[in-house]
Amino acid sequence: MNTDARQQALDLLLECTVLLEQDMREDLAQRGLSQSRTHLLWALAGAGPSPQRVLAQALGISARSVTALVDALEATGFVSRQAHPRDRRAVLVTLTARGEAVVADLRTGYERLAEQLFGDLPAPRLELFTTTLAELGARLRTLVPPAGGSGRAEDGDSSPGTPGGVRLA
Amino acid sequence: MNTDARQQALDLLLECTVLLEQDMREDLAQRGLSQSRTHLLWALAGAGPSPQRVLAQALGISARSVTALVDALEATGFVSRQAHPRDRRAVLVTLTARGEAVVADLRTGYERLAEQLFGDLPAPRLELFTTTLAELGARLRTLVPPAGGSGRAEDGDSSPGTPGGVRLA
DNA sequence: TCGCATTGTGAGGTACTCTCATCATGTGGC
DNA sequence: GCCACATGATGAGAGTACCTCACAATGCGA
Repeated sequence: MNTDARQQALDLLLECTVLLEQDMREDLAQRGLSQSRTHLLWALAGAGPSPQRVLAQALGISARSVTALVDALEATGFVSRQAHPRDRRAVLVTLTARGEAVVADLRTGYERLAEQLFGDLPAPRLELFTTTLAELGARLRTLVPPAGGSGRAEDGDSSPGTPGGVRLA
Repeated sequence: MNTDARQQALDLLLECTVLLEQDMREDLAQRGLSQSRTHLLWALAGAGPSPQRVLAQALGISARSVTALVDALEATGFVSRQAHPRDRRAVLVTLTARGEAVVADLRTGYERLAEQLFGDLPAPRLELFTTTLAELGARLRTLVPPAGGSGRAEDGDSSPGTPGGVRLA
């Protein structure tokens, strides 16, 4: 039956979702990072030094939560708080050398993962798969309409296909 | 370039992951449920009244966490604790009428989602998509090897394609 | 200059997860 | 039959990630 085929597709999609999430979580844990902190790091790498307010909007979380994340990342040496040159209320969160290094590491890890997952998939199949995923994304976006500021905010889309431009947790 | 195509595929997959997770989270929130609690409910619906230990293994979390989840679900009337007939140490967690009702609701919601997502996808494309997802799942499973008891445990696979047989959070 | 808006943070709360310790109970070996 | 060890659930304590509300310092427009 068709209905069963659709459910199976959704089942598999969810399963991949879970496995992907699990894989990334474990990978990050080895670097002493969580998903939320990594997401902040990633946004920072894309946008450059930013006030916390901007990060909050980029990550789709409250300003207060950003304060907590930055506290943690500062304590573990991944970012530092710097004075904003023009606005004395604001703080510029900046990647430290260690922060930059870990982001670079994550990027290569991400590339390797894409390679491992899709490496030996024939090009036409990969393309069709991508197309289907894009359609699914579009449909899902209509189901979750009030996206707020989650879009991509000021990720800057500097580097092509910003890996962490996405919220996992 | 091929590498870029693969990264794009992974990007899209992650995006779907996030949107899916978001959609489900909101849906559940309207019913007063979280993902973890729902997962427990779902496992319970599949396996029938179970001791907490079994649920812990099925959900891949600690026994202590199950205690907390059951506390919450009991307080909100979705499950009840019953004496185990043979083992006086154990407790049988059981779905209440309300619990059964919400699970049935979730099931239809899940079916509707599959319909919305894949409804007008031509059968061959759906099939290819499914195949690719299955391969991806297999590859991911090799990347996350020490799966422990997370596989599917005693989900019972009674009902075909158990929706929540999967961990989202 | 006065008042409103904005930035970050303190305080307090919820949820989910973990480990370690504890208590009651089950079970196998002698 | 009894004792040691295993097992089921939970108390205590901790970490992470969110939230809202309140507030002080600062920016800024009228």
